[in-house]
Amino acid sequence: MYKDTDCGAPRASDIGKEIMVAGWVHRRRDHGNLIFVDLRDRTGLLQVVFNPEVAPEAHSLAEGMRSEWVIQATGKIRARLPGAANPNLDTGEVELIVSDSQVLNRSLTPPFEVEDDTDADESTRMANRFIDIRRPEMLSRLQLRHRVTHLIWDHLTDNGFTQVETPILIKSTPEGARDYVVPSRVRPGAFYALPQSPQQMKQMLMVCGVERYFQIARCFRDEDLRADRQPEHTQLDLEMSFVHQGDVMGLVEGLYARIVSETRPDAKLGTPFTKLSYDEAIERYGSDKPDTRFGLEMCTITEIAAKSEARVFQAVAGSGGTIRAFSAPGCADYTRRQTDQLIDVARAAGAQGLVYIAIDKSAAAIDEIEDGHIRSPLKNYMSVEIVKEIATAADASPGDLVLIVAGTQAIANNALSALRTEMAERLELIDPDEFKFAWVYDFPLFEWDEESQSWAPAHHVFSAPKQEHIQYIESDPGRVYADLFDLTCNGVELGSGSIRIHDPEVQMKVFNVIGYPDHEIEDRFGHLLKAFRYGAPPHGGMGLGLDRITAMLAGQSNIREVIAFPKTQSAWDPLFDAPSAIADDQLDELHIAVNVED
RNA sequence: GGCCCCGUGGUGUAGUGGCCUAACACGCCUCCCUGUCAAGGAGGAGAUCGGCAGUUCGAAUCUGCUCGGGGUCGCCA
Repeated sequence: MYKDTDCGAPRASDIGKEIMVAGWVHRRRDHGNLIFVDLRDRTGLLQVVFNPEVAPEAHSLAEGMRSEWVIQATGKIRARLPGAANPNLDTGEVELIVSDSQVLNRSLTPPFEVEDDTDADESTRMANRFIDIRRPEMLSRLQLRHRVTHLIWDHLTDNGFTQVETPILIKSTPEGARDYVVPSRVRPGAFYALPQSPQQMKQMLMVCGVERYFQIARCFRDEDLRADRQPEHTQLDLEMSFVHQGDVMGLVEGLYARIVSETRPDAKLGTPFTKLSYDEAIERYGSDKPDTRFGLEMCTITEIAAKSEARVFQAVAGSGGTIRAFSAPGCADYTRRQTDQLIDVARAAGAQGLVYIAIDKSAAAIDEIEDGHIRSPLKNYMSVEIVKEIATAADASPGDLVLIVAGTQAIANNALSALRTEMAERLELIDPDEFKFAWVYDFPLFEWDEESQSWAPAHHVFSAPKQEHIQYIESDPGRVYADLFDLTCNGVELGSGSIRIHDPEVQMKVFNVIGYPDHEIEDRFGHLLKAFRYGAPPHGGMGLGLDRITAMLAGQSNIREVIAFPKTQSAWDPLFDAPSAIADDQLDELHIAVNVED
């Protein structure tokens, strides 16, 4: 070993000990004779002192040392001079007086400094990740990620799970996201696909009798990137046999509560987790992943608003749309500029516009609102009575600003949901140290796809309809709900699960509703359907994004911050320069002709 | 594919038509300095302003195209 002690370890109790440390030169302070080096390894910083009177050779070596050189130093731990302790360092009461030192490696001047508050641009950080990750903040995020996966292994092992690896080279079943594809050398013209998730394989494992499976699985999707989306992401994939919806939820809840409480003991964790049916989540929050750290709950006022003279409301109500609202407390004094900003938020979320009603705080009560208390662009088209009814429905008080969006269900909910988040931020209703988990369960099995004018699976084709709804599958698919559930936290979807269909006949009915032709069913799912005919146990499970929960635990909104080597928004790896062209003979061997215009 | 923001020494920024022979901070180099810890002092090097084309007597600055980064909508069963 090049060291017998970590840099972050020495304390006052170690004074007098002879130790050997090794690490990176974090900073060097040269006083001409005395030279101080802050030596850094993964555990922290130690002040290392080179004194020419104590060790002249080591001192002259230290004169040449520069940032990020790798050095080794031997010497004695001693107390710092009185008044010279550094309370900002864990090792600040002591220092190493060097008797012997070696340069293990030199370093170019780093492109940016290794410090937590880096001001380097993210692309610079990514292209120099070997420097970036030396920053304690980044290193601790990787360590956090490790702790999370370790807890997953422990917890699931304790609960009878078996970790099984599934193949990365699988069959392409085009649907949903675009596949990443790998050519076959041995079978000219044929391609593997990388898994978008191990979905079919884990269900197969249930038929195999594994009963409780998990995997920290890499999943690949060739779709456009976002702050919370990479082309490859890591998912905690798990599946259980002989369970109902609540069993899976209970197990995952235990795991996630443990992860949060052990990695973020400072955080406020609400247990048991909130449970909302899908319908309730939409009604109260306009979203299937509501941030439940704050209220600002919504209400539907279609019928009340339709009674007004306002043509927008009448038109929307008359065409089967919905009119919804919520009340922003204390915002009645919003200026034109502020309400315009809210209108922009609504428009960005797809709404035509936004109607607001400001109820002046001088009103004694909602019942006693008078004309002079009301400020609204549609004031001339709404009677005081209607305003009272709307305000009552929205649970508004004098001084509040009622925000109203009319449109289709989807548009009204999207816009109001965006406004709800906006208002929570403006009103500072969000506690950043709170982890407010919420289960959303009983999703609809299908959703109507306007574009293709057909029913599509709301999540995926294997989710089981609720037993009592199976009768409607063919006659009224929109009425069928499923044992399908999402885990959300602070308005972010962390994972999604369901009880799966284990009856081949029900599965075929679902395929029929979606409109898959027989040959396609056979091609894509034949292997799984075949297995199901040999005694598939009832089963269900979840897939949970590891990047997102880790980012959340690290207090980051961008998952790149918890990924060692992430890709840019154009799916480029600036560190290793992937993807890149390959040699012609490599292409030949793979029977591939590249067709690129330049 | 749409929309928005950004691109100037190694790093982060300032400069929005001539005062730019491009400024500042950090970093880097040389010298001085025995207690600093974002050490200090003195001096110095380092950028044709992402690229191309155009407008102009004159472009970091205006216009067009393009490349790259970020955010977001579409997309992500």
